[in-house]
Amino acid sequence: MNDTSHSQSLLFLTDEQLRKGIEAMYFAYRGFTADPDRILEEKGYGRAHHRAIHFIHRSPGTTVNNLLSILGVTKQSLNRVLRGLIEDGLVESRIGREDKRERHLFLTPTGAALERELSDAQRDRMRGAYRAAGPAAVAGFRQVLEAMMDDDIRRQFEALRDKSI
Amino acid sequence: MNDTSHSQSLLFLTDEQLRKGIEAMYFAYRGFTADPDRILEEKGYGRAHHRAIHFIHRSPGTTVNNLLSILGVTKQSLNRVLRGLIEDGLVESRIGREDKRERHLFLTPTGAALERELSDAQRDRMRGAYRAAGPAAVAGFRQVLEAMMDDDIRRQFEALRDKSI
DNA sequence: TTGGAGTGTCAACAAGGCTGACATATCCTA
DNA sequence: TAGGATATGTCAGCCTTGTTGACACTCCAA
Repeated sequence: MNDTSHSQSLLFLTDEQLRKGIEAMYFAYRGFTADPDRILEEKGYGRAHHRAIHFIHRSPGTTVNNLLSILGVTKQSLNRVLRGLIEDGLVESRIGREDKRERHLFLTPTGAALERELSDAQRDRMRGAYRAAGPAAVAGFRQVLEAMMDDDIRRQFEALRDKSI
Repeated sequence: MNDTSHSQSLLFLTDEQLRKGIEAMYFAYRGFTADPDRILEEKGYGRAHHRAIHFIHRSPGTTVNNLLSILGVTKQSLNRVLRGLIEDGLVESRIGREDKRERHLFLTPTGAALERELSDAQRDRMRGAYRAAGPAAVAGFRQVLEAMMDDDIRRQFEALRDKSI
């Protein structure tokens, strides 16, 4: 074992290293949301709207309850956001054909356009970071992020991921 | 070039890969804040208090203005939080000796105890993720996070980082 | 057919962002 | 030394986005 791998294996868990990771996570998340936030502000929306739009785009026809369990907020909180998006013609809510209690959610063309604008901005940032760091770093990045999630969230994440492959 | 490195170098920037990274970042951040959030809620504080406590611990004697530029919020917003922490005896504000306009902020023993409780919880989560992913993954994780920050934030982060080494 | 479970809506409240205006104390320079 | 600049604190009011409580509609099984 050479000096580098020795210190790596021993020092990457020091409190100091962990604290740096914590701060990096905090500052990086601010960068991560900065570009969409600017676009959203122009249009009078917030991050909650972004999240709803993202996951409706991700799973068209999803029900309100599905969305709730993914987003981890109360239905009242989500409902307020959805109401705005529906009133503004970005989201369409269709009563379920099989179960009329359910509402299935879809993006309208206008909603899809905003989704594209937001995800383009966020992807540009992510692409720049990925390009700067390289494929090996990205693999590590993804590993650590997955390990950081709550167990039940990770299951949801993996389910979402698998569905899309 | 074998199959693995070929697909890595070509595919790690697809929209699909980037979208997965975006979702991973979102879900991981929720995990990242979950443990401190639980502790804070018991005591009637929020994330804003956590951030203030963290950076006062990080740089004892820091001024209000320093804190403002690190946290990127308005002084009114920070002041509301600081007032609460000072009233509750977690933070002490001392008038500057050189420049009496400045207030230097310190954690009291009570404040330091809460800081420790919060950072222990957050470090445990981070340590678990680091251990699960391994040193090489952690290096990549840090690289991508740094590349994701806004430029001016990255400068601040590097300044903070260097000061502590 | 009725009662409980599931789904969605409305109302009201709190935390924590924001802006704007202004007071105070202090520092520094012309 | 007078006056502008700087650092901080505070009041008022707004917005987003969380929360809980109450309630209506729909479905299904006893």
